[in-house]
Amino acid sequence: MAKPVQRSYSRYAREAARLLGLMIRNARIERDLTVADVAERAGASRGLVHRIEKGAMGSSIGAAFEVAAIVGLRLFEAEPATLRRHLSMERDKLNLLPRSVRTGPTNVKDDF
Amino acid sequence: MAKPVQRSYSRYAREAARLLGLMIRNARIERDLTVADVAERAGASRGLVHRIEKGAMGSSIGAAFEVAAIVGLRLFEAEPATLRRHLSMERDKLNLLPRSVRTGPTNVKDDF
DNA sequence: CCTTAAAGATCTATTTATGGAACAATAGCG
DNA sequence: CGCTATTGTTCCATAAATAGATCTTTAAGG
Repeated sequence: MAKPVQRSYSRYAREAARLLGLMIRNARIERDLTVADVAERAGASRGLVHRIEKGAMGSSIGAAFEVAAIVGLRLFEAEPATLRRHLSMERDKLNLLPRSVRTGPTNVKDDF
Repeated sequence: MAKPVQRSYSRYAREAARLLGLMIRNARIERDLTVADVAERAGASRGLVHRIEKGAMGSSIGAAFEVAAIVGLRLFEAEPATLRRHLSMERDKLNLLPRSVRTGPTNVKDDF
């Protein structure tokens, strides 16, 4: 049922993948790790690590991010603060509406 | 031949994927796009876009980055300068060796 | 309340990525 | 130059992701 996927990627997406691969590779070499080392620690094959470093679009987010973590690469400045900020953006949307909660009476007085 | 993969992911890798999903979702909502909109423009299914926003480790780099591009999210501060810098790190390793080999001017190929 | 749209979830057929092995190519070193 | 380790490539069997359809659940307005 699945139709042949054969995606077409934007230039930007391809460059982002390529850059991620380069950053991983550079970080790996700086730490003096071999592809085989990283593959083993990531529970992945040499081939997969190699493809990730080449910026292959098909490799999985999980594998790529795990490899990045192993070579010590920090993505997205993903500090707790950043994560919190993005999570709170979702909450804010809800908090804008006083939500006269589920079963509660309809005492919505949001006139201001 | 392929053995059951069942990866275990580090906390960091999971958070990075989750954060990427959150950033995509927030960017999409800010642009007033529906999941279906994004899916169509990415040549992907609704389900896939949904999983990417949830931070699923299995989705492909290509799909995730394409979706990110569509919602206007800029990853890795992937400015030309950054890409050039990382590419040059590779070149540096070569530049340590004797030059004079390659005929012609050393035109840095950074057309992207 | 009713209607509609969007999000979210679940299932199956099919496509795709992955592991593993083998091998070639390249780099590093004596 | 040989020798060795690492990288890079190819093939295939299989595990996994994806599309597409359907359905449920929220969310937003009238």
